[in-house]
Amino acid sequence: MARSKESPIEWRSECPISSGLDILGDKWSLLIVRDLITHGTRTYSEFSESPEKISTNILADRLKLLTALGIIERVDAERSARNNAFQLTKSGKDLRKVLEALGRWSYANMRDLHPDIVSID
Amino acid sequence: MARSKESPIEWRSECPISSGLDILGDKWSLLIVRDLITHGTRTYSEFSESPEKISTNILADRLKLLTALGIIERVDAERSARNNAFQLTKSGKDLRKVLEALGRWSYANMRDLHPDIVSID
DNA sequence: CATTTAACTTGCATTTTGCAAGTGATGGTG
DNA sequence: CACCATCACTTGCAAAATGCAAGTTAAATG
Repeated sequence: MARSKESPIEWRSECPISSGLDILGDKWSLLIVRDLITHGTRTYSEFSESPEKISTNILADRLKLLTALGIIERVDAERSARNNAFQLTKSGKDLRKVLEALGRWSYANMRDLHPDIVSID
Repeated sequence: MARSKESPIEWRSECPISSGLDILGDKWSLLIVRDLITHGTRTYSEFSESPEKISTNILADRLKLLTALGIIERVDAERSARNNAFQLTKSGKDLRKVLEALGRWSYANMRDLHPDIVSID
């Protein structure tokens, strides 16, 4: 499959932190990655059932973008969409460290503002 | 800003990753933290001069929010705003690990899409 | 072959963002 | 002390992103 050279992202600068946020700096993308890290694979409707309740148009949009960026992919790329789950690519799996760091920070620093926050392991 | 008085954030769930994104899940907040990690302190106009060119209303909004959350503070809280820089609190400094993980991920995984990306280490 | 259901799309209201142009206080200079 | 450039914002408005509800399409199921 030929991959387009053109990037779907407008990079604000050459800083890797800035570029990471150009891709993942929104409220939903990393939650999709989180679901895939904790469950291995997820279908469209499984994503919809997560407690944060992403709306279907945003979900479709983010799945497309994360696929285009090579962060996620269909489990079976040849099969039809129905019941065909998504999974992380190597690049997507590498985000585990980012999510762990973020989860630890939240749990350690936001418990006074958000007492119901739950520990991750 | 349409946010409540007690906690300025509406928490989507009790998951710490989700809650971290409720606070920091946008394109600008972590760039403000990055500037403070690399420079120690920054004034309003110094933030404006960063290569990503944040607009002044967004900057003012984020500085207020990060201050309300105890992530940043004025260097001298009693002094007037003019030339009074911001700095990270303990909680803000703890975000270094999140930024390092994100920067490493970007540098390792986005160089094919974004060849001009620069190393942080 | 009719029905159900998963995976989207579409339309529209609301919210957030981005841009340009102010405003008012302050601190340095003559 | 008066002037004036600069800093730290604010305001107004256009554009984009988000959120919500209601479709639509096609594959499985009975």
